[in-house]
Amino acid sequence: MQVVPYNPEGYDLLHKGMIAFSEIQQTGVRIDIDYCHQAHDNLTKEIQVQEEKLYKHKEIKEWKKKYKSKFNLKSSKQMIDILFNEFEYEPLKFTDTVGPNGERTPSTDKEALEAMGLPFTDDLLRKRKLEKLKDTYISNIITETYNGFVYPFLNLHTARTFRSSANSPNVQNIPVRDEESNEIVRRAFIPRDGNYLIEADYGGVEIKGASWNNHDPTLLEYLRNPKTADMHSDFMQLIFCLNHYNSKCAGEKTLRKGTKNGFTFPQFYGDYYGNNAVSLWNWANLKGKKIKKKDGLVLDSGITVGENLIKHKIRTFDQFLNHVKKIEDNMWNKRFTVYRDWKEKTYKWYTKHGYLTSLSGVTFQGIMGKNDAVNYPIQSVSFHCLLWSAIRLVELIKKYKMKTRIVFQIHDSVIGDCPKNEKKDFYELLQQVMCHEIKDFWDFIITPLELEADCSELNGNWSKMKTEMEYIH
DNA sequence: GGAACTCGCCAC
DNA sequence: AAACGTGGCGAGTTCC
Repeated sequence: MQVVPYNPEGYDLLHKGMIAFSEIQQTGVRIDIDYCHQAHDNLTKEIQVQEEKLYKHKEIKEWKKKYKSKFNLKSSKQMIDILFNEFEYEPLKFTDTVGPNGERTPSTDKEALEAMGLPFTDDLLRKRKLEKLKDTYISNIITETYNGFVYPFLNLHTARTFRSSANSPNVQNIPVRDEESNEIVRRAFIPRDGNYLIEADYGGVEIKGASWNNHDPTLLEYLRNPKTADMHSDFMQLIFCLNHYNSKCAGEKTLRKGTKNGFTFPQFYGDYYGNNAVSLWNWANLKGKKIKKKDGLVLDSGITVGENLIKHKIRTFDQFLNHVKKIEDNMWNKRFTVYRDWKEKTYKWYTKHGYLTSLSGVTFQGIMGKNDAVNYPIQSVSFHCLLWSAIRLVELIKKYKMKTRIVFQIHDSVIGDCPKNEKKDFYELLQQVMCHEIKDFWDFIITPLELEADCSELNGNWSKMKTEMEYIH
């Protein structure tokens, strides 16, 4: 029998967390149910139109002929047969499943179909998107709505990391990045009469959680000096061979974001240069065998990314791959060596003892790979900042007899339903709890914490949020 | 007709 | 040598 340490702090946090989440669930989130029915109808009609459009393509005609009554647009199995056997298109991507003799199944996901770029695949992707919005989101929200409210479960006993999960409905995966999807689904979530919806986020808390674990001096330097140091623009300059960063140049700002999402964060999650190079190469529009001068965004200097890379003797994908490999090497073996050593040390400790603990006092058991072992403690403590804050907010809202209610949370943010006349008080409470009290409670928090509050219009909805408050302490 | 699986896709 | 962490959920497929 494996004996792991019992830590009352971790127990207490999860225990109080479950009670707070239970109260939050019983509070419920208001839903604009009339809007939902209307959106449902609109989507149904649009899907119908899209389907008719789809049936005009030769691929579908062939598909119907072959499968007759078994024809099913949603069967990836049938689609693979039609596209890659009947029409002999080249499979560009494969799923992870490998057969007993090493056979691989062609992928028909968004990325694969986008790469094919046929009129048929484009129309199909549009239909898939609309169906996702209708079936996964709007329909489910309608099913879960009772007297104008949903009561999502917020669970603390399902994730291996002691993060939370949500269901019925899952309020933690509502579209945000894609503008059209955001507007269609988030529009359904509304405040109570006379209220605002306010979403308060911890900024960059996961990378901060990493620094509290590994105490890497380079990383701490970045996080303690957000005004003067910027990790993402530094890596952007390395990747795209620049020696400056101008945040006012649209192209360079986009490159910074692309580097953050395509290199730096994946690296922190345990990814490697091979994947990074492919995603950056495609993302930056450098497709083709050789980079051309006109490729890519326009830089502050007036030339393109493509021209600049050529100047630095990067013309082919292989050269770019090697370049990204060098930056990875530089990242871990020059810049973040203490972080690198912490990863090794943590995994070794796990292989010896069979478990790990987080700064917040929970214990991870079970089979873990190296990436798991170094990610769990980071993910965990980052979410636990939000958890601690949510517990405290619920407690203080009660104590101060406020009318504001916490209605759900999404890993690093809490969503409040706040009366007009309590907005100022609520912002102050958020600052007090999320940036001050928590630092007094947990002395392992050795970087500033950043808080951003986005607010809806009065009697507005979740799709139109404006940043109203930013606070660092 | 349900369980267990795969695939696809949304969030952090 | 190998190579991205955590979830929920809809739909299809296969098996029992």
